[in-house]
Amino acid sequence: MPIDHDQRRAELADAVWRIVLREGVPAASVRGVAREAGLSTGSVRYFFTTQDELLRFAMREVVSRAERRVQAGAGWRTREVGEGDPIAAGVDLLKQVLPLDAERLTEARVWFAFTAHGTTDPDVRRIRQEADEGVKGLCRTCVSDLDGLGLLGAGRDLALEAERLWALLDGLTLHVLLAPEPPGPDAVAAVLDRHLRDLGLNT
Amino acid sequence: MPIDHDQRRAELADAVWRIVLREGVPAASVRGVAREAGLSTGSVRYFFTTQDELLRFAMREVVSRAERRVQAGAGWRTREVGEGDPIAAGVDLLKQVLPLDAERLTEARVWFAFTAHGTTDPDVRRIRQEADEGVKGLCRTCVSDLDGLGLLGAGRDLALEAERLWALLDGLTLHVLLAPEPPGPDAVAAVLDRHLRDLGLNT
DNA sequence: GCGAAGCTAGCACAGGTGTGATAGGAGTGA
DNA sequence: TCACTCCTATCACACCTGTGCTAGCTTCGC
Repeated sequence: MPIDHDQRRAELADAVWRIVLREGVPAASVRGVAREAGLSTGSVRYFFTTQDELLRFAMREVVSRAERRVQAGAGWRTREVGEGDPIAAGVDLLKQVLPLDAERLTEARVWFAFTAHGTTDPDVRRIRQEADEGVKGLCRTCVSDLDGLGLLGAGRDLALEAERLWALLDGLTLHVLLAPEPPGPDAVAAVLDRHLRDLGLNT
Repeated sequence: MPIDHDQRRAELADAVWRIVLREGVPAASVRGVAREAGLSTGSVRYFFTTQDELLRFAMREVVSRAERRVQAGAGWRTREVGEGDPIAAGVDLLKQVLPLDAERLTEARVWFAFTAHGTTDPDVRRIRQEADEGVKGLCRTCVSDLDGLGLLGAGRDLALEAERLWALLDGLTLHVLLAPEPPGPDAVAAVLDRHLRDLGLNT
């Protein structure tokens, strides 16, 4: 009975993640990943011919997971936005892309490690930029949704506010990841809440 | 005639930077740095016994440079704040820690590369956290200065606003570093200006 | 039973790595 | 001239790396 290739590749990506989290990207050698997955290098290389292929797949998996989660969250948003407090709904939506639980924290750590390691690798760079576009788009729709609901203060520049919100989100992500005393979910929510409410003030 | 050790160490740190910018941290091997500096590995290791020592020194140099610049900027701030537009003065101050010219862009790139690469190295982690504390402190004094000048809106939480400003700053840094179309100095200044002015609005 | 496909393990090669150790050269002071 | 310090270059060692290659092992269809 042939093995499920997709599943095996996912398992290997998982092994890559574990190593990256524990020892950083440079430690994710073919041999290391094989050891982590309990296989031989030959087996690993049956599913990933080259190391770059393996690492790129592992990075892509991070982005895919996040995208799937945001997709689900976006569907939930369009339902809620008409009903309850739109600010709270916006905060909840934005929190989807922040590393506020163990799963997303892991993803963000791996993503960050790859991001910095891939500064020189154009392929990894492209994957990251695709993910960035997603977050940026989220900020844009968030701002324009608020505008559509009449919750944007007079005299505000939508593009500038989207850019500002985007920067705030990425900064919060960074702090959750790296700060010695990272802000918890409540603190992050408070900052987002303050920010979205500020957007309603007239300039 | 004995050589100036400090200068030679600075030259080697420079070589490390060039390699890190060009090919990433993993390429900064002892042999690579020696080649870049036009020396032999033996010479390099006369000034840095071990590779970790070399890399840590190079990382520390980034932080030192940034600190020196902010110190100078802080002195300039206290003069200006009483005179012209305090918002503009605040924007100028905050811009000091953003990579808006070639020199600071280089520093930020190197800093970022080390940061991510050093996720697992506690020593590099500590150096980075020291630098973070500096930026955080800058945000705090900036917010409390505005408060002292009566430029903070009613009902604002100083700690939360400092945290928010800090996240915004780091997010902007990230975008200048990594975005496919990074925001220029004017765009960054516009965002900061908008943000500081928002702080003056009543909640 | 018999092939064949799918998968695994392992070897081999040519490189690169950090670092210990040592020899040589250049300049200085006695 | 001698000795001495400072600096440089080089070799050696053990280890790790990516990857090409091949032999063997299961497990299937016939």
